Amino acid sequence: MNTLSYGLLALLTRGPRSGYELMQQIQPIWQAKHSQIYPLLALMEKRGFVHYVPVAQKDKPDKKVYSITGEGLDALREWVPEPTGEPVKRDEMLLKTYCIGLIGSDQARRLFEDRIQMYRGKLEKYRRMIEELGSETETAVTEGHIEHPCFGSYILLKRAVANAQSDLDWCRWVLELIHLNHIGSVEK
Amino acid sequence: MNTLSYGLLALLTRGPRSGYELMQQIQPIWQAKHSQIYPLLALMEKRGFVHYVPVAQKDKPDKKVYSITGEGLDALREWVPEPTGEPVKRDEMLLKTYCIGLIGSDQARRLFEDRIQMYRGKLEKYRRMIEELGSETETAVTEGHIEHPCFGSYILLKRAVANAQSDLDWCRWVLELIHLNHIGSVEK
DNA sequence: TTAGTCATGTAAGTGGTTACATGATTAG
DNA sequence: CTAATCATGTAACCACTTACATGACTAA
Repeated sequence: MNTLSYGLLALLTRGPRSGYELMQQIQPIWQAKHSQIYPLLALMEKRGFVHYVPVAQKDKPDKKVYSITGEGLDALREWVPEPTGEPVKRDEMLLKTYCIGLIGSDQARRLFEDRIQMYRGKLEKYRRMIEELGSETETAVTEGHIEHPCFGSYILLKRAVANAQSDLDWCRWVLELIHLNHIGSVEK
Repeated sequence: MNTLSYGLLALLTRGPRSGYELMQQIQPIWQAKHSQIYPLLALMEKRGFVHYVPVAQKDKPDKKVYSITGEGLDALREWVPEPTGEPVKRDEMLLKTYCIGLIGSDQARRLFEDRIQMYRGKLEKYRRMIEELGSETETAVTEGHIEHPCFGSYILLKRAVANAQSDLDWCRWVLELIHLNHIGSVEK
């Protein structure tokens, strides 16, 4: 049982889902491909943490709809309060930033402009997702209704927005510095 | 040549370093253990991107001091302007947050308080590192001197501080929500 | 005397990505 | 007619972690 397994169990606490749906819904929280998820689900089923019912579909391939079992819920409840591992972040951009002086300021500008575009796209996506949760959810959560089924989703989205915004602001600040440098070198 | 290799090359643009020093200095930018770095350095040496001189030490084990070669610098200059891969973040805390309703509010509080402590520690560390760079560096960088040897380090530290601060603020906000919930349930 | 730092390496195992494989339906 | 979505799976590979291994010096 690795971290991803607990992530899948966490999603299943909201109701039954197919492997395909789990694969899509885990993405914003934990990046994983279907090739990692399908074998894991099979393993978890063998160990009794989840079970599935095959569902035949017309016009679409058949699917397996998974649910969390009592055992699975117990395991999840035990795991959540345990000491949390340090977050792991890997971003090529940090390495490139470290040696940004190696390339011309025009190329450097492109690099950061591309990043800004990426963060803008993410921010829009998150804002759409918050809208989808509805304003009733928003007021319920900000009043402290932890038991609301969307509590987790909402506060995670808030965090994602704050992170993207802070990284975007940083990119803009670096662009300003590059601009200052360019002006300085022209004046010479 | 994977991403970590370019990270090591990036560090070596600042001057020669031993494998051990590289291992320590890459940590804030890219997490990697010595067991991954030493074989990589050997491979990069075989391919001509770096070379080393063995340095004998008294009172300490001997070491290999690596430098970047012309070939290595060329490879790095080619890599930096290339399209940048999406950042990967994996944080157990997000999964736990998603199903925070499963545990009691006292346990939930502990989880977030521990995190706040972690971020506080990180922030202090980053602030010490910025201090070490010196206030002359700070003014030089904020005036846009990209060519300054500490430019990359400084702007990366600024980003790390902003990230930690935004995550810390989020944790505090979640604690407030948990507190609101607790008060609400007591009044009932 | 125990733990920590410096310093390098290998071996085994886990976690994660890419590619291979199939196949029907739908939208541009 | 091409690409995307739905849906599941396996195989090979790469990236990363943990554990094994050694050894001298230093500070609590």
